[in-house]
Amino acid sequence: MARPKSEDKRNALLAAATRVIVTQGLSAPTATIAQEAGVSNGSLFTYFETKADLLNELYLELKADMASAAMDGFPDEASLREQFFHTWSNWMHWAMSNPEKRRAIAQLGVSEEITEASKAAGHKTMGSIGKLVESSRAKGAMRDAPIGLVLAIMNSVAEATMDYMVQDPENADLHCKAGVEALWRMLA
Amino acid sequence: MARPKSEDKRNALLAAATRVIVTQGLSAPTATIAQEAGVSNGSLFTYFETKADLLNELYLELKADMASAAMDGFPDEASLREQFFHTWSNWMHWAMSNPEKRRAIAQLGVSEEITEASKAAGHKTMGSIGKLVESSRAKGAMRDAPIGLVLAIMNSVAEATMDYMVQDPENADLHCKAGVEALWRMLA
Amino acid sequence: MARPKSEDKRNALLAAATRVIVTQGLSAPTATIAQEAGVSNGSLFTYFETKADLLNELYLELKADMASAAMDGFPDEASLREQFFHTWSNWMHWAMSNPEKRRAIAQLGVSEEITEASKAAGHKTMGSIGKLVESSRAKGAMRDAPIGLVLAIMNSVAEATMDYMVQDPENADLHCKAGVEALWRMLA
Amino acid sequence: MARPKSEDKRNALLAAATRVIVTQGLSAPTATIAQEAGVSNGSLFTYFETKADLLNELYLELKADMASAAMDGFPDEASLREQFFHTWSNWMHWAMSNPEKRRAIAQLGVSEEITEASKAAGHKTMGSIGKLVESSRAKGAMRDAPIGLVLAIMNSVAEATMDYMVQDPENADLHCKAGVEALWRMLA
DNA sequence: CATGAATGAGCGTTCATTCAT
DNA sequence: GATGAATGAACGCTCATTCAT
Repeated sequence: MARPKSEDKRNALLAAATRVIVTQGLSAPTATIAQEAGVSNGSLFTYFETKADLLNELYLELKADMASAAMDGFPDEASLREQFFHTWSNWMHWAMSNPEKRRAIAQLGVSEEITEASKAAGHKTMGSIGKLVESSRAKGAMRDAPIGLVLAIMNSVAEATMDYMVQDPENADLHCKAGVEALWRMLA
Repeated sequence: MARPKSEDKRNALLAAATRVIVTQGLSAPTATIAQEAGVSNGSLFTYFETKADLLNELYLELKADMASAAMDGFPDEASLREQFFHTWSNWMHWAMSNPEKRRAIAQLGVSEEITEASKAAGHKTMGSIGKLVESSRAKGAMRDAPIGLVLAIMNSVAEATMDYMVQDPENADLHCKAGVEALWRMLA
Repeated sequence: MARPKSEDKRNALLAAATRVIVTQGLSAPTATIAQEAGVSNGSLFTYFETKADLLNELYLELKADMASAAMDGFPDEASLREQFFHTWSNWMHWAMSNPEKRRAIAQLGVSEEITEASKAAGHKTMGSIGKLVESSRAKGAMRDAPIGLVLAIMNSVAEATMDYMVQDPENADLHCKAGVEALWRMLA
Repeated sequence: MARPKSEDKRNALLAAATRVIVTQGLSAPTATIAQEAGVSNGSLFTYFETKADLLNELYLELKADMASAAMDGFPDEASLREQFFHTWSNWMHWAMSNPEKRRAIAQLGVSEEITEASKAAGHKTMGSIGKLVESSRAKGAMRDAPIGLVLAIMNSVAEATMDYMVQDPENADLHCKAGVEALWRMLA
């Protein structure tokens, strides 16, 4: 049954794309990505039909990675506040440990190549966090604001915090805490 | 800064670029921008040395436009809160009235073409708002957070709010208010 | 000529090539032909060393098919005119019944991929028809023209007639007759 | 008003395409055609939007060239037979003198790239010849055959004759005469 | 022998930039 | 200065052929 498609190669391509996008932007040649993955340029297209497909799948993969990191070790029994802080901390920690993935997500998130469908799917992966926010604000000041706005704000505060943590890693923990606290003040 | 003959043409090119970027993205051909401006493609390069220059200058122009709109009619004598809310309202209003400019800024803001120098200069145009934030948080919860983080958060909350206002214009005023209030709660 | 195992597969590939060439032209990918034949793309190359080989062999096969159809039920005892008309009728009938084969031959006949050797061999398969023509013109107006020219004209009149029969199948019989008669007038 | 598009360059491209097609076939790279024309590959596309356009325009140009050559010095006052033979002779002579153009037409005529519209337009350029045929057969044996069939036969006899003249140029005149006479016998 | 993934040369087209007019 | 043709590097993608399974 011939050589089966190699999951390894697929992953290598995705990882290579992440790296290359960070250094060269989304306009990086597919040939460069393939080379970085140690694969012929033609092979890239046996794993992803088009460059846009590669980008969309990468986006999803990264989002999923981020979301699963955020939910890691979720303390089911803890207080809402603790759950919230725990998740946030995971999230920020993932961003610090995976600067390339984060930068790649940032680029992909604003790219015209990423379809609405992908964006919607990407949001879904953050679903558990959404629920957490939902509960957190239930009795707070933003209880009547549209949930979409609340989530968008949360997301943007997270982004800002990450940026700041990356820029000034010495005090990353402080910034991380400042971020959540600001958010918590806003919500709860 | 040697200004080539026709300021009009320069402006036409900048305006055309804004429109074209919104519909076609940053990869839009310079020829398309020139055409949209009613100018020959060759002429574009007498006004801007390279495409990247055009983009950078547009970014600055738009940032300045936004900042000046935000500070319009600033109530020097009012309370800090009123000043803050006034400025915010101006800002959001500008975004609603100039959706193309805003989208163009958003795209430019994440582009690899925009130099760090331009980004820095862009932040400077927001200086007056920065001072306002500085004062607002002086006695608040974020009094000890680095000002950069505070500004980044402000900015990102603004972005999220704008997005939401544009998405749901019926309730734009509500969202606008929800946005500032959330911010104010974080800061003050 | 080492025949690979499955004559069936070889035939399936040839038939598939015929169909695919008609719809997609000679530049159709070998992968498409293989797929149409229900065979893996790799296998195509165990039956035909190169794409050009496949094309050349197909050309020969189709020519042979056509020639044998033309000579079907040849009336050995009839008059020359009757033999000629009979063969012509067979030929035209084959073309009507096998439009894909005919179109494929037409494409192959002008392709640069078909070698001179193949073309020569193809002409040979039409040998019996050649003899018929030879006899028919023996005492006619074209008795002194080079046989090659005569055959070429016959062939081209046949092509034209077929085209016309296919285009206007209602009156196919009329056109068929008009074709031979013109030819007979020319030759005999 | 900048450099105007150069008719010379356009012609050079068309001529180059003719030459290149003859030696390399229709799949010849546009880059080769451009190079042969002494022009950058990019420039080819300022004269012809796509390769298919180039091919279609070339087809038309060649057809027109051929038709005008055929009608050259048309003897208005002569007998129908003389007119017919004169035109035929012109036609054959053009083919002999322009072997590349003829081969290129032959290739283009069977290419899938040439649109039906182009083919129709190509037939129109042969209009005057059509009328001549129409008159010639008016009282002849093919008076009741569809004109389309008659023209197709004429065309195919012409092709066959040309091929033969080119193959055996020593006796070109003989073959030329044999061709018309055969045709005349069919028609008149 | 069958399969289909791997390979990489090759192609049509685009586009920022230059330069003749 | 304005124009738009000229340039040629660059890119995404295809496909005949090879080869590991």
